[in-house]
Amino acid sequence: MDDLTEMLKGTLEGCVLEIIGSEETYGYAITRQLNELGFADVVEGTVYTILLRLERNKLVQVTKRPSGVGPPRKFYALNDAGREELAKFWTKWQYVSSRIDRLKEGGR
Amino acid sequence: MDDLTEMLKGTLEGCVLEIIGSEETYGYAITRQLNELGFADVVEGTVYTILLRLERNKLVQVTKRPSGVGPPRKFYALNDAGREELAKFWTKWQYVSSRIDRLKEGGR
DNA sequence: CTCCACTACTCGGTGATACCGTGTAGTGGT
DNA sequence: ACCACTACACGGTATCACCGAGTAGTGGAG
Repeated sequence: MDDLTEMLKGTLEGCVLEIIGSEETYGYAITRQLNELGFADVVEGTVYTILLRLERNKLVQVTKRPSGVGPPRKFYALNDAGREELAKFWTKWQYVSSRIDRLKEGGR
Repeated sequence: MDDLTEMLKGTLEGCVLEIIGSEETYGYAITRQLNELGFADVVEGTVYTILLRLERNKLVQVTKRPSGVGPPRKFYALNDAGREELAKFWTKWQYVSSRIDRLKEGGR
């Protein structure tokens, strides 16, 4: 699959929110999960910029913990504002994707 | 529905391609179609920038015709490269949207 | 006849986002 | 001693949708 970056704009952050929401986790692991999910070209730098943004926007709670196999990890969990943002994301996604699918099916 | 602009990045251009592909049409009418389709906040300036980009990237054939009710219209039709680009867009859309839906359903 | 509404396109500048490359650091294997 | 893997940070870039203001053409209300 060729370049998906433009299409992921505005959705990748929501995907990261969803991953964090289902389990407290950290940047390196989130990158691996996204890769396995099919977003093969998403790279660490991208995920970290999203995580720093989430932190700056106070949507997550951060806990630093030692790792044992490398440098300490920054674990992220959603707070109330984060859960609200995640819900809004899925609402928007539902809205947009249904309308694009309708356009695709020639429903006009 | 609140602001969808970030989520439309990378997809709005594809939507415009689809609309042009199904019928030779012009910017002002495309804007109206998008609005009726549910993308209520998409505004003329945005559509015109997309159309100029499509023209610059040689994905469309342009024909100017008088209108009778206003200034002349620039009608757009897909050429071969445009049809190819449209097909690629739908392939990407299928790929990305299916994976995001899977993430949403907790399929991980 | 003048003003306004609607139609129709252009263009320079802005903000948000994902990406790229590089750097820093900790652990463990060869 | 070197390399691989893990783990995070950060400055700069490209792309995209949006904003705002401007330019024009037609027709209707006052």
